[in-house]
Amino acid sequence: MLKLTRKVEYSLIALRHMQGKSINSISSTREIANQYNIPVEILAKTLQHMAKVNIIEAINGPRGGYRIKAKLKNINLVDFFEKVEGPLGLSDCFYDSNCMQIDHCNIRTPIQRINNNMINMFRSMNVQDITN
Amino acid sequence: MLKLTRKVEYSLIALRHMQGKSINSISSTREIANQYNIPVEILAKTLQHMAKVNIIEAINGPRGGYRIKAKLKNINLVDFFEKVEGPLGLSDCFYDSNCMQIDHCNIRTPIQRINNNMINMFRSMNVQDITN
DNA sequence: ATATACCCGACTAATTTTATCGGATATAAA
DNA sequence: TTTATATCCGATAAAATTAGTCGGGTATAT
Repeated sequence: MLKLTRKVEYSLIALRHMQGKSINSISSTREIANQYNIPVEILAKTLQHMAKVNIIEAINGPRGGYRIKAKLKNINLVDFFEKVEGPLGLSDCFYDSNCMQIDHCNIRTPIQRINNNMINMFRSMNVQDITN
Repeated sequence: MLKLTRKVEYSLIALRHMQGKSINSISSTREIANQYNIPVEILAKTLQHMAKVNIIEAINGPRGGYRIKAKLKNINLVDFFEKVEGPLGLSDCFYDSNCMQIDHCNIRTPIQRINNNMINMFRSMNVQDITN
């Protein structure tokens, strides 16, 4: 419960790896996967996805790979989590409504308060806070 | 990602239900399950578990059921989540250590900072904040 | 005695998360 | 222009977690 997914973890590991290198240097999937013991194929997908949402950019061909594209300081953790994993919320009912309980639920509002606190907390941190 | 489990939700629903009634009145599993559209068997387990960890107490026999036992105001959300679901953390490595990455991981410390923020936030709220 | 309600371990099903596979496209370098 | 390297991407499979079911037990008010 309340865990990050590996996809998010792998994304952060990769970003931190790239951030540690000089600004325009390129990191390949294989290089990162080997260094951090991550299954290559799944890291590949993760990086492709980050490229698609413009956090990093892909360079094709031999000696290709990825480099950071976005200003990590401008991406707060809510944005980041949502870009990488989709909608964020303690319960589905905050972004999708077919819940059997919805009519009788007595805790939706109270949980929404906790949810807001959590969202605010994540919004107050940005990706660079983690990758630096 | 970052979701509450139904077990936690059902627990909160039940507590809020009981809190809405006069102090010594008893609520049966069936009564709560019916009212909030929760599968009886699973709510039963949930309530048994809450009884075992002394949040509520069970009264056996006909006209039996459960009533609140603990001071909900004294149970913060970290304690509550851990009593109901077990150890809490954004990643397993904060309470259990066999992670393939552990030697190479470059984000453990940064994630621990986020984790601490999250824990502190949940610790600052108590169960009564939700059930009232 | 009996009916009601909790107790609890074992099991199954569903969902979500994680990982793999196969084949495509882009491009630097020989 | 061929070749090797690297990204791209949909489909699928495996594993883990979460959710739900079943069967047989115990306690107790009436």
